[in-house]
Amino acid sequence: MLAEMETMAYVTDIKMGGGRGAWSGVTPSSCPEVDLEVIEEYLQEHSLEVQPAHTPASPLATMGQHTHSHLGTRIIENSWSGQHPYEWHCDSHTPNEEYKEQTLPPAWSSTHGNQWEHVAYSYEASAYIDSDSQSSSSQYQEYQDSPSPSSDRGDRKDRDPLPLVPLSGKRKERLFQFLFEMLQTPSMRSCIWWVQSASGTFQFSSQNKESLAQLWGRRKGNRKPMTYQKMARALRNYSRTGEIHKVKRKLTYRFDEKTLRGLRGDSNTV
DNA sequence: TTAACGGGGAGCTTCC
DNA sequence: TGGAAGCTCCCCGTTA
Repeated sequence: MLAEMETMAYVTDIKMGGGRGAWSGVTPSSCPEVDLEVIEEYLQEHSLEVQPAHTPASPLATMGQHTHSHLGTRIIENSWSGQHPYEWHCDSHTPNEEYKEQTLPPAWSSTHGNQWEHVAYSYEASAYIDSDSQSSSSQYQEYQDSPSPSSDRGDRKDRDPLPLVPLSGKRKERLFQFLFEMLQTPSMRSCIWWVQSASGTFQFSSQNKESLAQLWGRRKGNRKPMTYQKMARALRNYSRTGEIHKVKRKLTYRFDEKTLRGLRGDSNTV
């Protein structure tokens, strides 16, 4: 385990290092290309390791067991319906120290079977992500009309019962779930980042979007390598279903409010 | 000129 | 086993 942590620390290091330091004010798209092979290898390795442990009869309890803290390294075991368990390490190399301060309350919204049986990190103060992704408040004012960001963070009592996808049983991970997961992963912020997390607006890196697409394709086990073009095609399909909308800005999309709520697992605040 | 966007449509895989 | 869902893949036109 320690070796794996070191490995991931290394992964994080090679992507976040290089003297860039913190993300403050730096557009992640200007980052060098990430080595997704390393990440993918790590994910696959760890997938084999942890897989049997994930039959979350009691998701909350399970989450409690899978969130560790070790020498300043937080390990979050993640799982998509038990299909893709792995760990994300947010260690001291995390570009934004705020990550280390975040508590990750178990967020499960299992109103409909296993549909949302994954760890949806509920960032109470989700706006913190804005500050590290880039100064969205000043740079992305055009998004201020996005559906009431505060409603997501502040008063969650009026939340919907998550009518998102009333599915039962295990389903394959969906693209928007994958993207959300990547958005919560500090080491992926050279590929994708929040423009305004409160409203669910995110952006792909023009340099690394293909890498992210490849990662998605590999996770799905596609025969041919996934490309951003094809991934964007799938994203456009979400416009019809209303899960993700295109924003009139290059490489920028926005989660639907309900989708975002589901992903963030509002149920933990009931 | 190029990158990104948008959409039609056939096909594939998985789930119900 | 058939239908639906959710992409995947290819293609081509449009837009910035």
